[in-house]
Amino acid sequence: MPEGHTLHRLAAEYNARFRGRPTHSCSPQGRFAPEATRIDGQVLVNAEANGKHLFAEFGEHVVHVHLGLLGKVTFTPATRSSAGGKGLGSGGAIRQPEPEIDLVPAAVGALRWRLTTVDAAAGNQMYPVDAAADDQMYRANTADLRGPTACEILTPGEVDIVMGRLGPDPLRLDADPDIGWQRVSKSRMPIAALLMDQRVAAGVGNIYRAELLYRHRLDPMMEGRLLRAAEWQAMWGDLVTLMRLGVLTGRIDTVRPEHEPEAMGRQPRMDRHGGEVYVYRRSGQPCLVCGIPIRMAELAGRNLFWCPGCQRRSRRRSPISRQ
DNA sequence: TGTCCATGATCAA
DNA sequence: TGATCCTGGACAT
Repeated sequence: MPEGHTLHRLAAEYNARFRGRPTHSCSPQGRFAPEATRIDGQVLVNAEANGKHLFAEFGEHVVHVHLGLLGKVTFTPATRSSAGGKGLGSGGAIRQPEPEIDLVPAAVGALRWRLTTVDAAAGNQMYPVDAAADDQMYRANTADLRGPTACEILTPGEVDIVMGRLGPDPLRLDADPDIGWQRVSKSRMPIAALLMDQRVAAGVGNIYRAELLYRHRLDPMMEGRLLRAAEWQAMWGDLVTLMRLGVLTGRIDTVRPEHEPEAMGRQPRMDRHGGEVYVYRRSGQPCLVCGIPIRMAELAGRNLFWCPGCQRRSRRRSPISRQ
């Protein structure tokens, strides 16, 4: 799942559920245990994303998370009344609840970092409840992180180093696309390889890369230096639009309105990642537009998908791939 | 039950 | 460029 839009959604989720509140940190798996202890009980000041990186600030300590290919965060909200048994938890006859125990799901699997907060909601301004109710309300939030490439505590200086390695992020207002262009316009590498370089456009991954090239009818193997400035500007604007949509919906949809199932009278094509796309993971299937089979090839260790019919815009192909 | 694969990135050679 | 790390779902046996 993790391209940039996923991380920006995660930052928003962490903020919505934890920001400004004391939290409990632990590492049931153990691999983050010493660090989790250091931030246990601290207030989440803010969470933000840059590219595929998430930074969660707890005072002096910043938790840096990179999901890699496999990482995942699961959020579990729970609400329970000590007398009513709402939401998760056993409820019923329990008059003096142990919210930490049954509002939080069991720690299953390789759980690197668990962040929780459990509040008695009565008197908590963030969760006003009916003052007439004589039973106590408890609200819990749990965020479970599994399988990240990185989960570590950084100092503010170390955060700057990580941030400094990243190019402009289309999802950030402070992004300067010209920084990416400087790198692209000087490179002989195929544009498809450049788009995966986080110094060119932070947050772009294999799906956005393939789909962006398709939408701009670009031969993936064209050298970056042969791209025109106006083309880069158009691609950047498109990335901003597509990735913002991804943040809103939580999936990657790249098919233009005129090629959507209703417009073309075709069946929706929902695969594992849930979005409607032109080429990603569609090798061998006919292109939605020209009907030519989508192709797949390995480029720098990753699968690249493209339509040889539609993606002909090329001034010259990179010698790396001329076959 | 075992094998393969994946929206990523780093390191050594 | 290849090896490696991380986890879980799909698929084969």
